[in-house]
Amino acid sequence: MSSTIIDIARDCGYSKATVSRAFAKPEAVSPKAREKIYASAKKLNYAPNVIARAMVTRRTENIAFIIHEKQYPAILNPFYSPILETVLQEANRRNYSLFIGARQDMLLPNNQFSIKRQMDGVIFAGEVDKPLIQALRAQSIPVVLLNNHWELEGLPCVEADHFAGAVEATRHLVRRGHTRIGLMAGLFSKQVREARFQGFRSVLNEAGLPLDTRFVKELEPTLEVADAEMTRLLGEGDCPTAFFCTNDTIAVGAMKAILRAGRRIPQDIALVGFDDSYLSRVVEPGLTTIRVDPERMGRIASEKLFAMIDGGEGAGEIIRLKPELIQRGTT
Amino acid sequence: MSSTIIDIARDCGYSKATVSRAFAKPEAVSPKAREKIYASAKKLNYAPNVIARAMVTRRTENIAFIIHEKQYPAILNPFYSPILETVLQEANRRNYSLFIGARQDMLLPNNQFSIKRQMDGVIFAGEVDKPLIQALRAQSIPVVLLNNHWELEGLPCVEADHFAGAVEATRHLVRRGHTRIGLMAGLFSKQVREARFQGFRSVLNEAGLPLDTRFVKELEPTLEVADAEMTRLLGEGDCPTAFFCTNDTIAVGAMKAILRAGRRIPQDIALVGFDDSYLSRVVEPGLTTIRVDPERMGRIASEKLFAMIDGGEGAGEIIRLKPELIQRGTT
DNA sequence: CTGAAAGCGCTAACAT
DNA sequence: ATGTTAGCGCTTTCAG
Repeated sequence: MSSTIIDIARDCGYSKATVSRAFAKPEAVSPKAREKIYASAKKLNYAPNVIARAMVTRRTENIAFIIHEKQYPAILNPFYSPILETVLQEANRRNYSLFIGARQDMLLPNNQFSIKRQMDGVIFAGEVDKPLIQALRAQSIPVVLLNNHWELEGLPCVEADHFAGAVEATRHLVRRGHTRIGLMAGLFSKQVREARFQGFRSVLNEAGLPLDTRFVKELEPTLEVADAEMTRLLGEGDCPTAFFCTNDTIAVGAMKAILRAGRRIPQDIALVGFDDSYLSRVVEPGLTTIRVDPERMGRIASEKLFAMIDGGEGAGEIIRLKPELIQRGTT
Repeated sequence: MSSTIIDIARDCGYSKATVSRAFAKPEAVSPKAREKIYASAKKLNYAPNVIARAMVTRRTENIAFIIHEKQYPAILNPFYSPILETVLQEANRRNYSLFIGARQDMLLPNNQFSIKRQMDGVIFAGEVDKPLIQALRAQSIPVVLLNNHWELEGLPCVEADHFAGAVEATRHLVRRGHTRIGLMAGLFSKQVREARFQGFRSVLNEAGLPLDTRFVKELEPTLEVADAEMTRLLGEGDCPTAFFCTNDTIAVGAMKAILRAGRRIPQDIALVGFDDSYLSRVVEPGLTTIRVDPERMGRIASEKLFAMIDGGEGAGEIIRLKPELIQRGTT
């Protein structure tokens, strides 16, 4: 069995309170005492029990990053994974552990769902169950929303400006001289879908270009579906010379279909994606896309969360990050 | 503040012991009592405090997945992410939470590193610090190694058969008639590197083919480095007609260079990768590669871990999964 | 089947 | 600066 404060106290002759302090607030203990205590600790291979500590401090030094099940796969998700990576680093930097999951709740034997209260704070990515978030806030557990927003008092939200991103992308294609531009729109949440569509449409309007509904497709944002859809489009003839794809996965699926059909990118068909995920660097030619700095999103979300954990009220703003066009080889 | 068993006990007239049982072992309580207790719980919005429970049961229902810092990025890593995804699902299925991290330890004020004992078990992916793993086992925390092995009593290890995979890959190229085959080898751990190299070499030997050291390159396994390296190779002339790349990232980086140089894949140069990561499906043509079922790896590792957590001794075998060739368009 | 009581290992007033 | 003491919320003997 591993040793406890009591063993150390007995071994070094100080009280368990002093031993506790030597680990929790070292500066509150005399150098001499510290030295002796650390020596005993080393000798007896002691380390504080974080559970017991959490029991009294009501702090676990754990935070959670929750991705809605609909957005599975969670970790493989090209959009969320760099954000998650940043959050992990931010947490570790503060000596916090990061919990990741889709189910922040637990099923009680009475068949009620209830949240597991072992988190000092949680970041929700994408869609969220309203009841869950409310339950957390009712227990005064800090919450931050990522890539989603809700007008709730003191709830910080960090998201991309989807409208502005779509405008950038479409304008870029117009500037390159395209007059027939198609849209391949992923079936994301209503908010995201509408914002990106409106951005696309408003640019066509301002440029006096037609919106040909034959070339506006809504689809599951997977490689395979996008590939199949583009294959169909290419078969139909009269195909646009450019497409705005509302994420990189769709764009890359479309690229595969175009290249396999023997058409050239960007000479025959130009493409713009969205997210600047790793996919855009993997393909040849590299994908022109819209970047919303994921490190920045992750960092801001973490900072907001830790600010709330450290006692501050949540400055419940909705932060909307401006996207930026990254030009590569597909336009 | 949220309510505790005491509030429930007071509200429903039973003792706190009975309330506790109603949630921890429902079958040990009469149906009548259960009903009343659950009713009070619902009314008072009670949920068990997992920290307090962990304090006495000495079980947190948390497991950790630790990736060595050298293998960062952790989550973005194309090889580990599907494994991690599986582990997450396996954990959730058992009502366990998953922590992920690179630092499973904490820095004590006495400048000693010590593990945070809040995990019921941990899976280490890739390289591991020997002291850390020993410390965990000394505290009788179950450990499983993934994609790595050590001959330690009762330590389960799950890894790919790297030698067999390299043999498969190289034989495939030989069978396709290639006689000048290059190697682009990632700088992985010594174990992995050697096993894959030996597999490659043994096939060349058995086929009576030369090993041209000019075309055996060791490199950081990133897109950019592989791209640059292949660009150099193509410039030198006398380039092999096929390459075995020891992971998909390298292969895809090489593909980019080859396509940009205007050479055709596979007609001019054929490629085989390793891992069957999502990258192999993203590129056009699809990458022929060696698959080691990541879901299976994750599942086996989880099962081993939970078996140990549930009291069994670790059947400390080294499980070596047989790889399989997935043929796509690059050969 | 239920209740009383003793902790789990630690921190946080409050004294000294 | 250090010690004393009273819990944190829960589970778990041990009785009844």
